[in-house]
Amino acid sequence: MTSNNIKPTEGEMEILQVLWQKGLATVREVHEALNKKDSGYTTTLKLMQIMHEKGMVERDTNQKTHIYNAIVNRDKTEKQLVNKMIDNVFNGSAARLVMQALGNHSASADEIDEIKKYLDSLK
Amino acid sequence: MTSNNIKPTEGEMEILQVLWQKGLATVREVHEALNKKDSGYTTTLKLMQIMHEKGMVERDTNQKTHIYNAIVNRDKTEKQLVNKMIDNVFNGSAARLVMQALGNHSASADEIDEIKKYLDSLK
DNA sequence: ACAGTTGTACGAATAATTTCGTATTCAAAT
DNA sequence: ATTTGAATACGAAATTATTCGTACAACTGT
Repeated sequence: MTSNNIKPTEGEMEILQVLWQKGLATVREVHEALNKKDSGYTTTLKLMQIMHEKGMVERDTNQKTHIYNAIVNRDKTEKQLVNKMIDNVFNGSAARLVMQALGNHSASADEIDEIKKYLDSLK
Repeated sequence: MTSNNIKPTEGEMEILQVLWQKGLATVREVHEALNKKDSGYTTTLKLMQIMHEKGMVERDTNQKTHIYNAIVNRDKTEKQLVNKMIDNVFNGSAARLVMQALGNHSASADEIDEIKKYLDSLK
């Protein structure tokens, strides 16, 4: 186990997602991307400040309007969350998670092919 | 969207998992299955009582020692959680989730074969 | 019968997360 | 220069989740 154990809260995940997608973003941009009608701007701001304290994001404060950037690695975080779900929800079976994911969202034929190709590459 | 929106907390999920696996169980059985060294018996009890209030579990109180049973549907709950993760973390792509799940050590060769079989059955 | 053990009930403490209110700063436009 | 608007900082309230302490009821074995 590598020493680094990140556990973004749900709100933090939402923000990270926007940051991962946009690359760089201001608080307002993030807030608007989330367009939550149930919480105000300063809530998003505060969350992002906390994330900064925790070292999940960095920010450029040269301008008045700070510009944020995710530090935590997307792939690593995704893996962590998926593994946790496999443990927590699927009794350790990755296969069960996969089937649940596919049975559901009716993946397209293309997606299925892509996945098969990927499976072959794993062997 | 069906009216029913269940959102088990993390602790609740752990308990549900035991119940789904065992079918019926007492608080003590659940508590021991979880073997948490960091929290006591009454914590598990309380959680299960709350779950009962919320209608996630039912219980037979004819004996002194109550016997619990999950009411919430396993498959449905799993689907919900997976869908949420696909939306929340993988920008709507089930394939990305699947690959992230498999890219890990977690999947054995047997599991991979099983999944391939499953994929074929989807076509 | 009664001491010891095991169980439930449940209020309340603690912890974690989210939300907001308000002060203050900075910049732009009148 | 002064007002106005948009931004940050940050304490503190509100909400949610977890944990525990303790009272009391019921069963067990002697």
